[in-house]
Amino acid sequence: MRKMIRQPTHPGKILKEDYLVPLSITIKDMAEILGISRKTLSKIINERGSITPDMALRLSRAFDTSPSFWLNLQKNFHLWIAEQTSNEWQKVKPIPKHILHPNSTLISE
Amino acid sequence: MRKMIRQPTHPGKILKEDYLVPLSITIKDMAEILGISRKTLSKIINERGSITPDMALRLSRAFDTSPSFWLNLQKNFHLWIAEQTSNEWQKVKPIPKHILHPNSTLISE
DNA sequence: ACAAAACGTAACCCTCTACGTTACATTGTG
DNA sequence: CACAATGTAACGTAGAGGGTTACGTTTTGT
Repeated sequence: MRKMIRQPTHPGKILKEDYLVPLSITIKDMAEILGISRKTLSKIINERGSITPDMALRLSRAFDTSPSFWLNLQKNFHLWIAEQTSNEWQKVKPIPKHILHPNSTLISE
Repeated sequence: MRKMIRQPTHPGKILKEDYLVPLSITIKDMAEILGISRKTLSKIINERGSITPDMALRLSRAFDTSPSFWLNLQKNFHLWIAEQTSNEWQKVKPIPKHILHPNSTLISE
């Protein structure tokens, strides 16, 4: 698992560029297909909203993809944000490896 | 991507059974290591709380794992809950495949 | 060019989740 | 038995997600 250097692509951008645009589906129509408000979809498309599990299920049905495809995009995005936003997590002291892996290569006793 | 038949293992159970118990670390001590309240960790352990991106980063530092390991467990759990909880997403009509994949194997015209 | 449709956004409201603190009863253990 | 660790409930705060309404701008079709 490589560390992410730059901001991962937002799910909304994928949705827009790889699905809506190529298929010539408007945001309004897509919102109707998904059974959500135009507002909610607009937020996602413009990267001010996020993919919830429920939304991932809706997208997976509409586009014949897996729900995880969408949730992974969102997960990576959220993770990147958390890395940048807070510093508290960096204060967590790693548990010493010899405690995590007692008798790895050495023979004890 | 296989469909999940039964409830995925909750991240809290993994944390408890695969880390805390084997390492003999108490919830109280672990909460201190992570820099969070005992309350919050207790909720996670007892499957009444969830792994947020920030929490995943803390766990990844403590145990030398990837943040995604924890977030994936949570993602699968949330997804399963969403599948069971609501039915609305099932009402989304799949976009016809011939629209999704215009000229796949057939020649148009 | 002009009217209609599609968009982006802001303001509000409601609901739910994450976290912390405080408090209390229960369980485990030296 | 006394103390530490736990599980939980009750509160309060903050923030996210989703809906509705409303308004101004941009696109698009005729």
